[in-house]
Amino acid sequence: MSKVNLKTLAAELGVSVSTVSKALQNSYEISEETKQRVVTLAKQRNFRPNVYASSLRRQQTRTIAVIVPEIANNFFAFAINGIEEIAQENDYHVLIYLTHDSYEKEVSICEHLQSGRIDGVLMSVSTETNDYEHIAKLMDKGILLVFFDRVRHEIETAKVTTDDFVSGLNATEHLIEQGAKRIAYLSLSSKLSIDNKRKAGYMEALLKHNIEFDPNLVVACGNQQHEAYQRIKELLTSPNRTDAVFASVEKLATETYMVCQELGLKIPNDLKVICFSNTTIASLLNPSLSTVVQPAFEIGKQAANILFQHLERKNISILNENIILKSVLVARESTGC
Amino acid sequence: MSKVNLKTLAAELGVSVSTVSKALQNSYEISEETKQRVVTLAKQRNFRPNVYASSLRRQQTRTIAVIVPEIANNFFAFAINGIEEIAQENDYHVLIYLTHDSYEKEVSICEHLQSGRIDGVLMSVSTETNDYEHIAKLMDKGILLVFFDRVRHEIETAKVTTDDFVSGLNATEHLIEQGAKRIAYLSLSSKLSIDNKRKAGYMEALLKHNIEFDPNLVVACGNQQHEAYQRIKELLTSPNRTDAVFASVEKLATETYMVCQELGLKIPNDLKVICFSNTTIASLLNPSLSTVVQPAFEIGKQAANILFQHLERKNISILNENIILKSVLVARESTGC
DNA sequence: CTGTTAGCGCGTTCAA
DNA sequence: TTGAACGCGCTAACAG
Repeated sequence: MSKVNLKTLAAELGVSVSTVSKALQNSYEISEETKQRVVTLAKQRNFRPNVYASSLRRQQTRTIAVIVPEIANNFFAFAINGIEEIAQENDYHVLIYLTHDSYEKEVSICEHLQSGRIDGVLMSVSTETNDYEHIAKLMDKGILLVFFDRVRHEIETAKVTTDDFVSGLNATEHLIEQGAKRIAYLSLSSKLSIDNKRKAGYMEALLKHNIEFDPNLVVACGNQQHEAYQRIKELLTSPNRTDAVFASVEKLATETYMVCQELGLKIPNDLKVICFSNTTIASLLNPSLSTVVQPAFEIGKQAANILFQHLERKNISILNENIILKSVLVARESTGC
Repeated sequence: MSKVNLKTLAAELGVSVSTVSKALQNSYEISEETKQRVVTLAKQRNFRPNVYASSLRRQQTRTIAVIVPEIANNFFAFAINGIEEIAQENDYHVLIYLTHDSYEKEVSICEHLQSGRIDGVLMSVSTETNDYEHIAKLMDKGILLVFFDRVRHEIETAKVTTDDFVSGLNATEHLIEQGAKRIAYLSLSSKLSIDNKRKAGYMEALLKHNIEFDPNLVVACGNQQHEAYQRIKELLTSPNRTDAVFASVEKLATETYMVCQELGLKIPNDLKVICFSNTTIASLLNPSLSTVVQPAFEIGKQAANILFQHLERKNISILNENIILKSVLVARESTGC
């Protein structure tokens, strides 16, 4: 554990520090012979250049930060997976920060990141976040930023998201293709923008396939669990019963599943079900349940790619990409991811 | 985006660089008045000391690395959650690296980490990893290491794991408490050490409650899905039927669930089921399924705590803790975490 | 081809 | 109470 650096190597070899440095970078200025000697000794001493020293000198860290609300959530876990993969390919390092949806934490993290630790940030904002001065400050320091999933449109930079409208359309068409005629839409809250977009997709699909829209089939399930259960039960016991259900979030699919158990309905024979989900586990556990999964892995990869691309040629760094990906339909055999 | 550092601040205030540095560290050597002036300007200019420069100087990075096989897996996601939380509390930064269970990647990552980037590592080894020279090299460089979950016993350092034996015992007792008399154990592979430990716990529970052990109730399910399904079906259709099932891994619980569907058996009325799982989602989706969940969050926190504790007082750094945590039983109402 | 020199930005002596 | 000077370890411009 005796310390080894350019200086000690140079001393041991009887050459100058800069010769060692250049040799290790395989500079054309150095003779093959000395290169050999240097490289051999370096390997023997298990030498690695100190990255902090070289970062300081080169003014770039090859490190990025990922800021997400949480990680114990399949979506962000997969996104990070994608980010890390691209980072390794590009020889970048990834710092991870969780906000737990707290505005204070988000601010505090951004403060910390102004210390020259990183070259860029990939960020999914906390739902609590209303103002964005902390983000502006980051960018002021010349740190590149790419938003993914939960973005702030007020900030002009690259964004990678998914298309809830198209996803809602696809999900509904999937049910239609399986022969469904009376498709219900289980809504969580008409205040939620994603919910509305998904519903719009649902309605578009009905229109496209000449199925009359029946407002009674849109069920507002509210926030309380018992309420959702009740509403769904009412839906499934009403005289002119529905033959398929599109749950706007996974929780509502679970409730549907439980109602079916009580009523003795079999999925998918008696009722087809599809739901949005940020995990592929739902459909794995319950093979009869189709799910629409956000392409989290892909989102992470794309976001990271944009960032690294700009980092490598810093001059052209007007990040104005706005990528909207499609969700993926997962049925029984799919492996997801 | 004009650059701001000690030098520019000093110039603007008409004092020396070292005065600014000391003032910002609230040194007793500096008069209150100058401190005021310095701090005010620093805030105004939104100054943060460059961490790479100060790390270089102070010879510590306040950064750790977390190396895990994957992240799109609830266990590691929760563990990282715990680690990140403790890191934030201690004002440390967390770099994340995924091996995807590849030995080469693990080695390559460890190589990278010898460059003075970090003070310590939290690691869950890849299953492919057989030799551990790369890990030894890391430690040679004075980097502290704590293993969690997937450890290498050959290496003498702190380890945080869960107790599969006790967990298996608890799971079985849970079934017994619910009135089960003939409990089957679904085994994945008798070569798997965790499987064997869980089975040992199962047998211990039977012994403890004076239930005779019936070897016919231990079902080797093999690796192929169809095989598992078949074996479970045989089990559940045999004349002297079992009234409860302990699945050693989640996949086998899913298969059991499907067999029940085919046979028209209701869980938990006709059959009680408990399984090991690294996610709480299983039990959420299927409320009738009890699960034994590794306390991933807690494991992460404990591992991080040990590491930081040693990092703060580097002299006493003989990491010889060996913490074995218990798994947690999750029934319907529990929220997990 | 090799060495000398000058920083990157900061913290820490030691003098003044 | 302040400032000048040095060095953490490395890279890069410039001499030789």
